[in-house]
Amino acid sequence: MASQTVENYIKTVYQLAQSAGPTVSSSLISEKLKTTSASVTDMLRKLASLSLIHYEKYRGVQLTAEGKSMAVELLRKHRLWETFLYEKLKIRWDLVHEIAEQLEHVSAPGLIEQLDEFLANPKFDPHGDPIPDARGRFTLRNQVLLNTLEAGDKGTIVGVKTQESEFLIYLHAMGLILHSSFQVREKMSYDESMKIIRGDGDEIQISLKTAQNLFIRKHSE
Amino acid sequence: MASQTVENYIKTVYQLAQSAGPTVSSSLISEKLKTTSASVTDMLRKLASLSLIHYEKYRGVQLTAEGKSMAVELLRKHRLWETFLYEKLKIRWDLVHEIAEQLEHVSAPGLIEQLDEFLANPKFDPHGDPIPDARGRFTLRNQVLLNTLEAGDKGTIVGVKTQESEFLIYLHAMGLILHSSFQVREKMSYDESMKIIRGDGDEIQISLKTAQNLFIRKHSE
DNA sequence: AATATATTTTAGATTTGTCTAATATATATT
DNA sequence: AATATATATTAGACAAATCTAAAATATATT
Repeated sequence: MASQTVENYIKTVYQLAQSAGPTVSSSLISEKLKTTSASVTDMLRKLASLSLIHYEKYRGVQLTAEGKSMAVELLRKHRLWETFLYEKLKIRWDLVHEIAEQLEHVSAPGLIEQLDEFLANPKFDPHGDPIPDARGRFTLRNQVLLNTLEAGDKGTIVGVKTQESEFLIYLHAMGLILHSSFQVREKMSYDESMKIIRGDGDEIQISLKTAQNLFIRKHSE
Repeated sequence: MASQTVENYIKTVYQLAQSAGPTVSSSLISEKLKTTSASVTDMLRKLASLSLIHYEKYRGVQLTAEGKSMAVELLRKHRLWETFLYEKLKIRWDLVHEIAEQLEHVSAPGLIEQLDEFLANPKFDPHGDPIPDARGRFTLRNQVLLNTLEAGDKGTIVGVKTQESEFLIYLHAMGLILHSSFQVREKMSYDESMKIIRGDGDEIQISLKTAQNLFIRKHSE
């Protein structure tokens, strides 16, 4: 059984590969995990020896099929625990990520299947991220980032791109709730900020940075 | 924050102090944790430096107030998680202990209080062990071991003394369910085994070893 | 009380994951 | 293409928790 450290590296490589292309560099990993690149190199050698990654010195890494399946399994565990913490324990959505980081390493036969059943097989976690099923398959969603919408477009918030607590608290304060709808009123060409009208009719101003971190399901005409 | 290893040692010292007097020897600890006594000595020095135990070479150890409160907090977490696994996830009672051994080390402000509330503040876990409240107080129960009962005595099973999976499976197979009542029919002086009549009227034979591991609330005349 | 046995501690080594500083390789710039 | 800069790796050390084998202390037995 893989150590927590190994699991964290694999999850990190998977996530970085999602956003930054299939091959991941040491520096990206060390930045994300807040370690030195020397530590990363050491660990990459270990992960390669465990057949979890393909690794050539100075050439970056890719997950093997085995590594990928471990990563997806971890994502499943993480997101199911997040759902439990949010739905059942009523823990604030900006706090559940940190706790799930610990819970995802708990390992016992049948545990995750029972948790999944208890939660009634949720397809998305409290941040709108898809929860892979037992076979590792995700429910796809056709989503775009808010900054790609134009004036007049209508949409629904279906997810957030980052889990940073500060961002989640900000969203809540702005009344930008998961699954709520809105319309884009105006897009400022100067700084690419936007004015949007929330479901309750209030108009608010959104920075580019915020818009780039919100996943939207665009309403068809 | 204490490492998982430190937490496991503290919990072990606490449990051994319960059953074998206030001062605990190295050999008891190494036996329970399946390590060498050399490792135990090393760790005892560390625990003492953390003010969790009183330790004098060759003289055994006792928990400090701080150590005791850590142990009780761990017991609380362990037993609440066991209750969750059993009541909500429907995991077999002989399996929940092992999983709770991992879950008890998860640490986050408010988590355990929310879990407690979600479970409606249970006072006993699936094995009948009392769950300390947030202040570390246990609900007491006046219980005796089954082997102290005499022919004719009636009682209710309120707990088990050991969590060994094999024992729990055996009890289930014998129809000895937590909270079920019975009457002692006969006590064999030869090997101290007993015949008891279960609630459903069936008569079964119980060895001394089994009787010594069952906590009973004796019915008053 | 002296000796034998059992228990506990020390000394020194090992594994995992980490670090700093120095070196090697790759990428960017002229 | 040569040089400068950024990135990655190696070498050597460290902390936590563990081990084996040897030495020290405590307990039991005669």
